[in-house]
Amino acid sequence: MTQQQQLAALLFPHIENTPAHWIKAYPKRQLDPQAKVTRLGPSPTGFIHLGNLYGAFADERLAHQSGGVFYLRIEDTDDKRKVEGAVETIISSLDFFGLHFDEGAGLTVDKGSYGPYYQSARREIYQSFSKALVEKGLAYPCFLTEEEIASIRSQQEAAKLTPGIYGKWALCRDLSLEQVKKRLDEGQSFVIRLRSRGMEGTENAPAKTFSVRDAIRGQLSMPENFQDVVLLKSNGIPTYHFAHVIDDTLMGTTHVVRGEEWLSSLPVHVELFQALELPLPIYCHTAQLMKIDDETGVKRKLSKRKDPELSLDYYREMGYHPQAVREYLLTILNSDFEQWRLENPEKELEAFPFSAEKMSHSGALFDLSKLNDVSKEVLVKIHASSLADFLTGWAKTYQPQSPLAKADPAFVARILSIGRDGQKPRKDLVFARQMADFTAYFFDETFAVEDPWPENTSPEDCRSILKAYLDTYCHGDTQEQWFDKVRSIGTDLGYAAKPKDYKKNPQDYKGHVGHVSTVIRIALTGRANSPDIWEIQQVLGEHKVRQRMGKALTSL
RNA sequence: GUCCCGUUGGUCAAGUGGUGAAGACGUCGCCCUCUCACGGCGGAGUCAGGGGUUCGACUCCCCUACGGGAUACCA
Repeated sequence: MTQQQQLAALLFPHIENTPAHWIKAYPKRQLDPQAKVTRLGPSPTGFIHLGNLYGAFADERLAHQSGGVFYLRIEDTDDKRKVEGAVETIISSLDFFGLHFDEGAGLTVDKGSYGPYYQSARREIYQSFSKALVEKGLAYPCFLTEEEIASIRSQQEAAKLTPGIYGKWALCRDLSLEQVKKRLDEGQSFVIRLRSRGMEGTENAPAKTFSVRDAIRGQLSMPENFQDVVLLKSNGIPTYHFAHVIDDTLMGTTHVVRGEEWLSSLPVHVELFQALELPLPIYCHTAQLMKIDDETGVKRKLSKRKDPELSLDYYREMGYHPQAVREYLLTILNSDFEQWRLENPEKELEAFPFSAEKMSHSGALFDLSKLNDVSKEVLVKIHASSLADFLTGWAKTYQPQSPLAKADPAFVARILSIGRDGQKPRKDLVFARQMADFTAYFFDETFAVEDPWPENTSPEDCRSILKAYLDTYCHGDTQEQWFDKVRSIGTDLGYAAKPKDYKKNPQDYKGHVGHVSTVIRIALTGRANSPDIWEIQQVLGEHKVRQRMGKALTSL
């Protein structure tokens, strides 16, 4: 037995299995050659924002579009970041926005045969690989304490050297077997570090570089790693770097989609793949979704602490339709999506050929007005009855006391249908909360006269208009018949039949038919602005129309 | 500090040596119109800066500036 093998046996007395064993236990997936396997690897903090959804969407499209697999792996290697119920939040939030996992971590049981999908349940695997690296002399135990590391760091900073544990600073690199034994016997805790084979560059001898092709960014050239990074923490749990290499290999990930903040640790990962003699996956480093910081006015990446309004829950509360959010995300995910959508207005967005190459290299700013615009276009294509189900479902959760929550979806569908037919449908529905406000006047409980009566119209005229309107109202009138009556009510009182007449000779009239209809509109809806009055009346029914006119008359 | 990535109008962006530098959102004006919305037409507004290379640079090279990220026994 070599010294290294003895060391490995000393450090991992209970580890029997070798990497070869695990590689055999995780056979290559039987998929089409072009099928992509992607994964989402969140840490269970329970907070998930639009930026996470943005990245997850790329994963999902890449996998499902190619007939591959999209799975969920919970990266719970840091117990400080664990939050109760987090996994449930992650799964249900993504599910709401239409991202469904084929396999991976589940609430009760995991799905799929490449598990376990919780990293905390994979200790033995990571330790097997660590042991193998120690045996090969590519990893070693390090007993440095926090204080010692801090002291090394300050020395390095004072000498303007690169901080970290490497080269001559890696004090435990060449401990003898006896020294290790002694420390172990003393009960000292240790981590396993990579024995990096890289060299830091100097002015005379620049660091060796390697070249990797990133599916989003193209060819990348980076200096090799020289830091003895931690592989296994003192509690035996791996760092992200080590877990990533092993898990993505065993689980057959073909495309590693992750945020660009990982770009700088790519050299570490590449060295680890080489040390373990494993093939590299294809990396896709996405640009982060950004926002302008309210306080500093500076562009920065989304933060879970500072940006609660970008949490996925926020969009659910506001009642953005998942389809609208998906559509918006795609517009910033792939720059040619909008063009495609223009050419294929009726197609499902799943039909869009998503590609990693078309993804932006720089972080896009989240743009609420763009989301709203996209949402309008999406909602106008959704059938009124299905939109009504969505709206009442939302109201039941977020406004349970509102009349909307108790309303008959068929009635809500009639409301939402107003002005949606024809060549130029209204596009004023954006999100559920706004729709709730938009439709409030259809329910007596939430009906109120909010806007002032028009200035051109005296209270006496208002009364005369409403009185004449009630007297001549016939619920069975067609839209044309109805409007003719409104017009003649106006002309009888000295209002122009056409706004243009009034504009030409304002001195001849009190106002125009628009002012007359505004009086009726306010009596009916409480607002100066609304969709077509006649259509609203048809939905409301004759009884309520007369009731509201009467009520307005007495209040004037 | 060092390293990595990035930089076309307010925003998302097309664009790979010769363009009047697309398009979308927003914004402004006009038109349509019983209000609002929709729709139509039009306007303003961009290649971060400086050097090269070239007959010619948004496109290629270098430098600077700015922004983002990394520099943990966090992910």
